[in-house]
Amino acid sequence: MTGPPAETSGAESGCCPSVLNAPLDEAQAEDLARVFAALADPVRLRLLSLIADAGEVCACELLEPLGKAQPTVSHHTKALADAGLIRGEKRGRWVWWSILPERVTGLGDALTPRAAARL
Amino acid sequence: MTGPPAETSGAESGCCPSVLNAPLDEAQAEDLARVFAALADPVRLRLLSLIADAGEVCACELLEPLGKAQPTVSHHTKALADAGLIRGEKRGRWVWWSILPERVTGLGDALTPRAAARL
DNA sequence: CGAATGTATTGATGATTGTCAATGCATGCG
DNA sequence: CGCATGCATTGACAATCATCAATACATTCG
Repeated sequence: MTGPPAETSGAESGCCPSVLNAPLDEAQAEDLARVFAALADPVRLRLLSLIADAGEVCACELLEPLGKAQPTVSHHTKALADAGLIRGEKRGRWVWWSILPERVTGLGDALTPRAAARL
Repeated sequence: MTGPPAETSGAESGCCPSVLNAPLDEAQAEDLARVFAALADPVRLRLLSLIADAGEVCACELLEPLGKAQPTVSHHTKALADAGLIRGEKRGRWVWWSILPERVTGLGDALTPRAAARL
């Protein structure tokens, strides 16, 4: 599926919950934790940075720099896609991965104190 | 120990490795992943936000809002402290926890594209 | 159609982790 | 000094996860 997220998991009930301003409720915390968990793996971080660096990468070009087997890389791309951080577009036989920058930087905002000034 | 990090684990070889600019090497990725892993748990995120909100909190005040047993909370504070995100100061019988804001916002910078303009 | 190829899914396995009860350690109080 | 209290550590257990081999699915090409 490489599921086009479409999620916005339902915790968007405010925009960007910031960790630093007000206590998070359990739902917000679980949502945020899910996304941070997607970044809590060195392979996925390198995967993300490779995609960001290239702008768009065919999955086949990721195996070698990561040094992992194909199912492993597929597993990680799925994890990042489920977190809404990347998306894959199937073109012919290949899947091209690209970053969803708003989601990534939005995560960064959750770690920024001024995130309360929400706009 | 609540180990005063002092780490800067050796990957500070540049300042703030950004996920979005250049491909991370394995060491940087592992370092970053370690910190993100500290945030990849809803209890720890709420813990962090509780501490940030209060400025400084006695550990004894964290048990109830988190709804977790004391060893569990201690486990999580240690995880956050090991990641360099909070620090604990023992005063008398109590430990007062506070945020290390530079580390937290520094993490946010790793998710911001303009982090390359490192000057 | 059939073979080849790129990617996803399944299943299995070893490692890590969140949780709590029990216990240990330190500090303050009577 | 001895007891109470706040926090950390240990040990155990269930759950989750990263990894890969095997396999399935889909698309292109001949």
